[in-house]
Amino acid sequence: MKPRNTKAKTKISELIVSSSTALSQSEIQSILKGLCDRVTIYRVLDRLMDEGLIHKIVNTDGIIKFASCQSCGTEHSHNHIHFSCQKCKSVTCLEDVEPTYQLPKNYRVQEVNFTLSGLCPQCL
Amino acid sequence: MKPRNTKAKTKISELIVSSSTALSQSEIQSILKGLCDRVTIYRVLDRLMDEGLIHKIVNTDGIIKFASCQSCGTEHSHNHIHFSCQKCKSVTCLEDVEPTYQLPKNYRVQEVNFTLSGLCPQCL
DNA sequence: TTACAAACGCAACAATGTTGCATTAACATC
DNA sequence: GATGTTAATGCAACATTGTTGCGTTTGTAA
Repeated sequence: MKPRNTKAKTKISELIVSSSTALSQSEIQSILKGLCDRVTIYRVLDRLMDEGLIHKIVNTDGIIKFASCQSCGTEHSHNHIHFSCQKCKSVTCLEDVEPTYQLPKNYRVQEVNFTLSGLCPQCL
Repeated sequence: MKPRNTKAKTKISELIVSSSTALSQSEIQSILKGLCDRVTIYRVLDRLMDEGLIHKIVNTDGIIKFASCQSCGTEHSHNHIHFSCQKCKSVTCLEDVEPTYQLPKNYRVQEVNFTLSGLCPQCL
């Protein structure tokens, strides 16, 4: 099954890449304004995840957002902090901020999700 | 509005305190097996949060879970790491693990949500 | 025991996410 | 450019999660 470049996929991909903040499915939907079905957005997002072009972020409210993979190279670890603004609801990747922590030996870590919430520079 | 101790509140509170892992609304519901309405669980959880007896954790899938506040004293900051097991879906508070990070100055942090996912000691 | 109101159950609703299936369209091949 | 395949889509239906309004129940203080 070779992936195809469709209108929806191209548009959604562009949208996420050009956005400075992470976008949720509903946000994408309202921006696209009927360009494609609701379901298609979910499926495109899944595909873009599989292809490693975007990554998923869960904000503090449990809302899932998507951002492009910029600094993540071949190893593809999203070991950076995300900031979730409580006022404007924006979620931003702070690519440069790498947290450190010491875990007990008997855990195997496969994914990392560090999200801070509060007020972003625009809302401060 | 003075809080009252009801059957549902007592039971749910006991459940969360005695559990070694964080519980979601649906997990609580299936344990209680019709002791009270679905809506009541949501409302009780809100109340317990307000009273500072439990805290909310968002796991890597975006599922919201609740755990008792143990080591959090008067300052009440949940600045510890949570571990979300991808196999058994359990979410555990690692109270002793405090992550460190350096944030740009122009952010005001109010909440913290650090969740690692992978395999827990039981599933390893 | 009574009275107040916090807490409840129920019904209804909204938002989010998933699945099946018939149809459409991307794209490699001719 | 026409053709065939199959990935991708749209639509309908459904499941789950969370919220709200309202009439009723029940905890608790007087």
